[in-house]
Amino acid sequence: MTHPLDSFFGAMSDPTRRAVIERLASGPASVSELHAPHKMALPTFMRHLKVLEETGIVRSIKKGRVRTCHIEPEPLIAAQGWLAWQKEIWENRLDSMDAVAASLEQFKD
Amino acid sequence: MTHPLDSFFGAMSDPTRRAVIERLASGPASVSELHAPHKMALPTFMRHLKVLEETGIVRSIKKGRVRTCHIEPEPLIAAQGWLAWQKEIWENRLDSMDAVAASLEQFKD
DNA sequence: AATACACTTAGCAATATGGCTAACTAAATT
DNA sequence: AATTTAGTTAGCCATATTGCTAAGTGTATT
Repeated sequence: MTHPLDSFFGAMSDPTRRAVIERLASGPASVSELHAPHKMALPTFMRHLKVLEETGIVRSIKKGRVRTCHIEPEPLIAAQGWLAWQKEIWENRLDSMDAVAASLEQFKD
Repeated sequence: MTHPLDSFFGAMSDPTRRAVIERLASGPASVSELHAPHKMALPTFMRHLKVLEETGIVRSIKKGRVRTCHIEPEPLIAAQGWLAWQKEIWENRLDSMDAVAASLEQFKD
């Protein structure tokens, strides 16, 4: 997984990790707070967090014994950009197909 | 992987599969055409295609011995929607933090 | 000083993923 | 009818992923 999009999409393919992002979108939180809604063991959950950090979607600072996590929006924006790009190419093609179809209308009958 | 976004993001986390999508965005293609730029063995490549089909991002029709593949945009749009949603929540929060900061300005000194 | 809290590290097990080759089916082409 | 082409099926192997438990580290709290 060399390309940034590889790891970003990989990270977002897990529901636990998406839930963490959804939670962090509305503000920073500690590891325990993030873990609370999830049934899995803490070490398991921590590995999900680690994936998010390695991908650069989440950053964290430890103060005393509490690690506080927050979102880093750049990777998310990059992924959005890629999807938008695909959509654009694909829409342009469909539009031009419509245009061709329309230009052929004049030859009807 | 139950949620549609799980499989969508999972599918897009592989560079080969993203390349296929990029190719298909500009128009339908046969399995051989799609396979050509990739160094891997055909059966391996076919499994990538299968992942894309199972996720609903790609559909295909077989005519004679040729299978032609095309994009199904819905899953892509759904994913874009999710990302846009996250971004919106996150931006609203930052805006309101700005607002709070601004409203505190009057108490300066 | 002792205990509780908030992570953290190490290591195991099961399943998923991504690559391969070999062999097969069915549709064109010659 | 024989051969080539396009895709398919089956099965093997290595690594990655996702869950667990047990035990350890460092920081508050009592």
